[in-house]
Amino acid sequence: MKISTKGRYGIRLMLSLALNYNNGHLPLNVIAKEQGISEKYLEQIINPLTKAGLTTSFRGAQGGYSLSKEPSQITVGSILRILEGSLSPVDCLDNGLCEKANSCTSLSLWQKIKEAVDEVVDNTTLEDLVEEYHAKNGMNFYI
Amino acid sequence: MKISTKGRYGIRLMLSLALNYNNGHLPLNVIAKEQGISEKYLEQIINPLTKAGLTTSFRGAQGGYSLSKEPSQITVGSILRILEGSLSPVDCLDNGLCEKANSCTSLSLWQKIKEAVDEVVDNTTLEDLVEEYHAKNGMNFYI
DNA sequence: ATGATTTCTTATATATTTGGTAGGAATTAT
DNA sequence: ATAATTCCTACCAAATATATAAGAAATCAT
Repeated sequence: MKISTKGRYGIRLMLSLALNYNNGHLPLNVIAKEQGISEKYLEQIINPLTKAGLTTSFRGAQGGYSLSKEPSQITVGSILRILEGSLSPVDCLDNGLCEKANSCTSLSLWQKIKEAVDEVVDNTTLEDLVEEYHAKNGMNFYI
Repeated sequence: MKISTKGRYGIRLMLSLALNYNNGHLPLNVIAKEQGISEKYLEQIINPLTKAGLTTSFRGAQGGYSLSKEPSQITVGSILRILEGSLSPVDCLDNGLCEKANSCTSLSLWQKIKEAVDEVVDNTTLEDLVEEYHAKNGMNFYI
């Protein structure tokens, strides 16, 4: 039941872009240095986010990445599902229920866990994290 | 964010013991056969549950296992935490917060996820699963 | 044009975790 | 005694997690 580094780094990465939302785009090496994560690893993480349309990339010199929507329009859930796969605790909730579903006793338990997690991640946006960031770190510039 | 087979099999195993709660103890080979799980693997799963005091073992011929408390007194959370380790999505919530905790923006997100999961698993008991079992499978004997 | 910068693509490497299997010792009922 | 059962320890293969790396493609600044 752990979130992997991809999910965790991905959230931090997206928070960086959210904090920078009004300043154009940001290259990965800046974020990598600031967060102490390998730039190459960050590339792998942001790639699927770009493909999914959450971020926009600008290639070449002076390129970088930016959010493709307002922070308030990007939920933590959409980020985590791209990076972690489904957040449900068992596969059967995703792959369509198995043939024993109507007699399966634990099914509703897994379903409740899934709903509880979904409720949190689908109702937390990057804007919420930005507010949290400022509450904890003051209004200072990010970078 | 997946529950492993140990957690899933463990829940099913404990449900079997709960369904059998008024009939004394049950040997693993019976449960293994019924659920199509290797008896040797079930041994590894029930062992920590016994050490944690959730189940009682009876060695030797005609031995077996039984719940050591009423099904209503055993939560799904207590079972899963023994078999899966902590259910929190990140390690820092268990190992004591790290030195960056007071500036960490994602911390409260992880905490909310943890609380949401805890809320479900700590308020679901084996008795609830027994009721669910009977609702789905009728009042027929279990074994 | 050229060089510097940056993303994009693909391949590779290592460590850890998962999901078991297996052998035999210890214990107990019959 | 014997059979049944838990208990303990070791082992193993496959998958997953966590990266590192090389170089191609694109773009900007000069």
